Amino acid sequence: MTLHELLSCRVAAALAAAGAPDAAPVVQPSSKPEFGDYQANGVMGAAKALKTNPRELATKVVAALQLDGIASKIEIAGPGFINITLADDFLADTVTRQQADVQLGTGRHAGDKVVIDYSSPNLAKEMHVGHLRSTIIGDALARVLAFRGDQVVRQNHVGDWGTQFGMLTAYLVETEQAGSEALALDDLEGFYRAAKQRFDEDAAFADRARDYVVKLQGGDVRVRALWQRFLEVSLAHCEAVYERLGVQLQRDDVMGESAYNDDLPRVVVDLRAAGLLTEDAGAQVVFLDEFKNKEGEAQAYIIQKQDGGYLYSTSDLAALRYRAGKLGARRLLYVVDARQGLHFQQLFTLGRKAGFIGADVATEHVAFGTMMGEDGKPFKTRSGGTVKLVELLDEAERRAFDLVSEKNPDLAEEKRRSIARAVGIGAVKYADLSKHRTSDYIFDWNTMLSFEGNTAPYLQYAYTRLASIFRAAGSFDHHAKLTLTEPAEHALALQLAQFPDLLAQVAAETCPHFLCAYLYQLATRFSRFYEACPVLKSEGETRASRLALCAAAANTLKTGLGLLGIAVLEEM
RNA sequence: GCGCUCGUAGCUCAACCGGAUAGAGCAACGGCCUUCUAAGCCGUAGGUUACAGGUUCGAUUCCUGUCGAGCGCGCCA
Repeated sequence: MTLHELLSCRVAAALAAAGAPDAAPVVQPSSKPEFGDYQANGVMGAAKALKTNPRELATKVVAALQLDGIASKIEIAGPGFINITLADDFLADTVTRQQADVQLGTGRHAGDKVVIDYSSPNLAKEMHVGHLRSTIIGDALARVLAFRGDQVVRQNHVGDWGTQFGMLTAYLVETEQAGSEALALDDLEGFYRAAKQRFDEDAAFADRARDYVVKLQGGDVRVRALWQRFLEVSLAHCEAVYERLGVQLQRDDVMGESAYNDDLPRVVVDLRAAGLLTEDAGAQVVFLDEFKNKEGEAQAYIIQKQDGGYLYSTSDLAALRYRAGKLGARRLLYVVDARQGLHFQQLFTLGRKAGFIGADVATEHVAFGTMMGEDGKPFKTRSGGTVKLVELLDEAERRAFDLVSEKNPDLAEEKRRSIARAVGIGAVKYADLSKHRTSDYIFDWNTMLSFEGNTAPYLQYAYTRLASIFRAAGSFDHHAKLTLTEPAEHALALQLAQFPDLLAQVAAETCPHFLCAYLYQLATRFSRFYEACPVLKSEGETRASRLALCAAAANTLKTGLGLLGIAVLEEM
C-alpha cells in the first residue's frame, strides 16, 4: 500500500467509527510544513452531511484514528482539518522497504494492456519542433506505464500515405535518372521542397505525380518499391532523432497509415451495415446525434470522399478497431495536438457506436497545446519556416558545451561533449515535459535552453553531487538503517516515500509534468539536506544513515529522470 | 454563427477534480564558497487569480453572464 492509500484507508475507517461511513477522507500532502506531512480534509464535508459541528466530529475521528507507529503527531486545526505528521521511524522503514524493490514500491497491479500512439511524424518531411511534444510526452508516459506494470504497446502512426507520396516518388525517379538520387534524399526537407516546386511549375510532372498516387494505391510493384526506398530514408532520419532524444521508439513500433489501407473498404462497409452511414453530396458521412448544434443539426463526419478516396477518419477507425481487437488493449492513448480534439471525440463516439471497441476499453485523447512563437503567434522562424528538430538539438548541445567548458574547463573535451549531450537534450525535454501538456507552448530558445532553476540540469546537478559523495565515501551499505533526526532528513525521506503515489497520478492523468514537479521538489529537498547535514564528516550510525539516505535519493532521482527519458551524470 | 481550450507576480509556469495565509523559476535587491561540485543554499520585494454576479463553512477550481486570446467546425492530416 502506498502512503496515500494507507492514510486514506485509516482516516476512512476512523470516519466510519465516528458515524460517517460514507464520507471521503480527502487525504493529501499538507499545503504547508506547519500543517504536518498530510492533511485530511474530509471531516468538514462529512459534518455538513450529518449536520453536526465539524470540530466535534474531528475530535471523534482523531480519537478513532489508528496510526500507531505511523504518525508521531495528529492535530485538529482550523474548521476541522486533521493534520498528520509521520513518525521518523515509520518513514525510515518505508524508504528502506521501497529501496529494496526494483520498482520502488510502484508495481502492484498486473498489467493492463495499453496502446499508446505517439510521435507519428509525417514521413514526407523532416522532423521539426512541432513533433517534439508528442514524441517526448508519449515516450515519458509509455515509460511510466510500463514501469508500473502495464503492458505497453507503442504505436508510431507515421504519415506514409496520400497524395504527397505520389509527388515524392515521381521526383525520386527524376533524380535517379539525373544520377543525383542519393544526394537529394540526404536532405529530406530540400527534397520535398524541390518536388513541390516541380509539382507546382510543371503540369506534366504533376500529372505523373497523380498517376503515381494511383499506382501506389493500386499496388504497382515498381512504384511501391520507390515509395519503400523513400520511407526507408525518412524512417532512418526519424530513428536518428529518436536515438539522440533518448526516445524508445523502434522500427517494430511503426504502424503507419498505409498499414490500414486494405482495411479501409471494410470500415465503410461495416459502418453502412450498422446503419450509421449517410450519403451526402456524394460523400459517405456519419451524422452523430452527440454532436448537434443548438439548431439540432448534427455535424458531419466524413468517412469517404465523393471521389471514393479515404480520409484520416477512415484509417483512424481502422486503427481503433485494430488496437482494441487484434492488440487486445484495454486503454487507448492518443498523444496528439489538442486541435484535433473534435476529431477524436467523433472517432471515439463513432467507434463505440459501430462496435469497433467495447465498453470496457478506455479511449483518451492525451491532448497537448500548440507551439507558439515568442510573440504568442503560431511558431515560425524569422524566415517563416519551421525549426528542424536536429537544429534545436544542435543548438542545445552547443550552449551546454559552452557552459560546461566554462564551469569545468579541466575536463577532457570528449567528457565535456558527452556531458553537453545529456545536459542539452535533457534541458530541451524537461522544458517541455515540465509544463502542463494542455497549455499552449511558448517556444523560446532562452527559456528552453536555460540551465538554472527548475530545469533538467538542476536535477542532473543534484545527482552529480550525490555521485561525488559516493566516490569519496568508497564502499558503504546502501541499505543501512535510516535514522531521521534533522528536519531536512525528514523532509527528504517523506518526498522519497511519496514516489509511488506520484507515479500513480502520472499514469492516471497522463501528465508527465507531475513527475517533473516531484523530481524538482526532490532535488530541492536534497539540496537543503546537503547544505544542512554533512554526510562524510558525520560519524558512526549518522554517517551510515545519511549515506543510505543519499543512496535512496540518488536511486529515486535516477529512476525518475529515466522515466522522463533524461540521463543522469556522474560529473558535470 | 456553433463548439473546444484558456485568461494567475514584470516574464515563463504550478496549485494533487472545493480546502487553511495562491506557490516555484527567471529577472531585481541583499547575504553564504580555507568545509561532500556555488549549474547550489538562505533572505527581501512582487497578486483584487481578466471582470461582474451566484452556489456554501470555504471558490484560482463549480454555475451564469460580460470582455479578451488561441484553436477547431464536408471532402488535408
